[in-house]
Amino acid sequence: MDPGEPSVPAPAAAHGGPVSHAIFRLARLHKLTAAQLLRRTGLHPNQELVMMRLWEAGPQRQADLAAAMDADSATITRTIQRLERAGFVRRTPSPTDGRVTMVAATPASRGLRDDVEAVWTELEERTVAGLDEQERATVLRVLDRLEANLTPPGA
Amino acid sequence: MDPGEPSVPAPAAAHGGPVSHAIFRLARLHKLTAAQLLRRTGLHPNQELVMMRLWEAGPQRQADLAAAMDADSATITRTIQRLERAGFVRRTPSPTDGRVTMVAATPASRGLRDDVEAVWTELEERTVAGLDEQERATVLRVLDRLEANLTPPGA
DNA sequence: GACGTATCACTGTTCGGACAGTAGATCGCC
DNA sequence: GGCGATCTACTGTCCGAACAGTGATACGTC
Repeated sequence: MDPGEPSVPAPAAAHGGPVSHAIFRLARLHKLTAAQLLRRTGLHPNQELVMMRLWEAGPQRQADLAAAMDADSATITRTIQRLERAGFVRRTPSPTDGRVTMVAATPASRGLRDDVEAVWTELEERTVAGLDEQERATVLRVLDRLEANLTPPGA
Repeated sequence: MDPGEPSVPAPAAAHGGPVSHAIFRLARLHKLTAAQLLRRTGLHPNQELVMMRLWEAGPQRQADLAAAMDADSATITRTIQRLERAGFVRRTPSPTDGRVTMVAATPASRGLRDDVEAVWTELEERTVAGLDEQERATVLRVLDRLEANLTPPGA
């Protein structure tokens, strides 16, 4: 694959929308890194976010979970199903509201918590490696600014 | 959904890894925005990247496409299949190498080009709206820096 | 109390992405 | 010339994400 090829963004990126391209590439890389780190835990990307939420905030409805992760309810449904199959989560129908099912982390999942947090720590460290405090603040400011720009006015 | 809730990152994001969370959210928003803008073209996110590459660089092998987009060869295979089904792309076996199939944009796809480029222009504008030249440079620097941090040393 | 509306969870479908594994063609080296 | 290593494209499988649509329950209003 052209070993001499520099690991620089393809020239095609230059005119199409440099920031958008950079976001795409960064997003893919970041997700890939997260996936690789998560492998040892047996979780897939974004499953760990659900678990972290459950560990911190306790049992809750899927709708709350979806709102907390700002995710599609369908996505949460299937993620929960997989986590349940894996034994990390338990679902019980709400006694007070026939529509909702409460989701709770299983005791067995508690053993994962340290691993997951270690993964997140490492992911964060890799991401901002070599940046001092001020630079990290800049990074956060930039990302938040872009996010605000793309957030639809309705939300 | 708690209309009074500020559009600020959930508190859960605060300790887990602020930059990583910000990247996740930004990536999702950016992709969602791209998908919405692309709807009028009939393309799905990342299909337009393939088309842009084909329009610019001309017919090429799938392996070249994969390298250019830094994508999995399996992903490219299926993306090309869908683009072919949609009539935007044509595949012809290479006369000189029995392994490769050349991919080319169809004449019919040329009509999309302006639309796609307009979409990318709008996406980029939305993303960096309200930022002056210097700030945009900072954004690019930050994104590139994070990307470099996450790029595996081997690549 | 009945009816219409909203909420909740779910399924179906399509797509991108990653990983693993495969068949065929080409190339290199002996 | 023949044989092994490599390249190319493909399929299978799993996962997250979005959109659309569904049945069941809860709620608010008349």
